[in-house]
Amino acid sequence: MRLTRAGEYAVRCVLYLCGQDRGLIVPRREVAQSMEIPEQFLGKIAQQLARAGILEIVQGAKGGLRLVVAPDQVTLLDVVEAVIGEIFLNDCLLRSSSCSRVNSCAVHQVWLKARAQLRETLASATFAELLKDKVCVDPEFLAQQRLEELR
Amino acid sequence: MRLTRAGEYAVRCVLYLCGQDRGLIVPRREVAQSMEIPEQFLGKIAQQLARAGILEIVQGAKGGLRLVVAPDQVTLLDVVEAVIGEIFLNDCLLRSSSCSRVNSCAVHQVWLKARAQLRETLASATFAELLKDKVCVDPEFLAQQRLEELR
DNA sequence: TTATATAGGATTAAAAGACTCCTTTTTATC
DNA sequence: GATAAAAAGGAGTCTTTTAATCCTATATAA
Repeated sequence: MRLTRAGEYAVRCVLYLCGQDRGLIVPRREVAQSMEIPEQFLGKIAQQLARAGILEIVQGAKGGLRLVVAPDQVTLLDVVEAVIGEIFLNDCLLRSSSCSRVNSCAVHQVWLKARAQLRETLASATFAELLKDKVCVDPEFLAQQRLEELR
Repeated sequence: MRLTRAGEYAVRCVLYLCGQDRGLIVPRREVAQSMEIPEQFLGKIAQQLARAGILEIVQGAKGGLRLVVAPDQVTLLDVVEAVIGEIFLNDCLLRSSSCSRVNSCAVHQVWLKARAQLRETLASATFAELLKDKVCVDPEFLAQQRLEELR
């Protein structure tokens, strides 16, 4: 498992939506610009998050993205797996055909354990918790960061 | 982090060497054939394992691979990181430049924890322990497996 | 000296990742 | 109903990584 750009962007997107008023439709462009996500790419990512039931996409004028789950009900695992698929650390566990060894092999047990631990850690991090640390989404802070980058 | 083929092969290679008599030089071809690793590719992988001080490569006739560490002193983490580099779950932690957010961000904390846990789990799995489960390296078992594949 | 082995640089093919483009469709508002 | 704003979604592109392989050079036991 490796957090791709898409996964990282998905986390940023949900983080931003969680920081807005509940049920508010936020234009895709706003999310993209605030969180430094390529806008078109966000379109694709949002679709995956929508399919996973995390947010809703509103089409047409005044459209945008709207969170449909409560911040304390979405976890990092939900968001990450929505875009990169179920987490596996190696092919062996995903496709047993890639390895002729039986699944009871001791090495597999270690990977199995590592994978379970990783997923558990991500599952225990809800966005409500993450948001307590304002630094990730605070508009002023983000604006400041962008200014600094221009120098 | 994602266990690549090279990483998987490295584990198989060390597993095999650990199953042989201590200090024995094993021809590369033998390791490759027994553990189903493309031989040339194993050459490259062995070089990385040698650089990491896990095994030694003996050149010339009667050359081959020789384990230089005791099976209870090598861990899955050692072998895996020898070929795929230090484990990181995301770019953010590896190159802070890929993310303008400060490292104290709550999301980073979660990834940091997940990464530490993963490395710890892999570090606690020594090859001596893994070898107790003979099924991974037992020559008869492996031969049996290969026969079954031909059908 | 010869046969057996690995070294190591170059190269390649396939897959994954990271996006962008562009035409169509949807929808609020005038 | 027309218009403009906004997302849908399929296709396409460029880059990087992965997974090897080839081939010439070098090392070494017998």
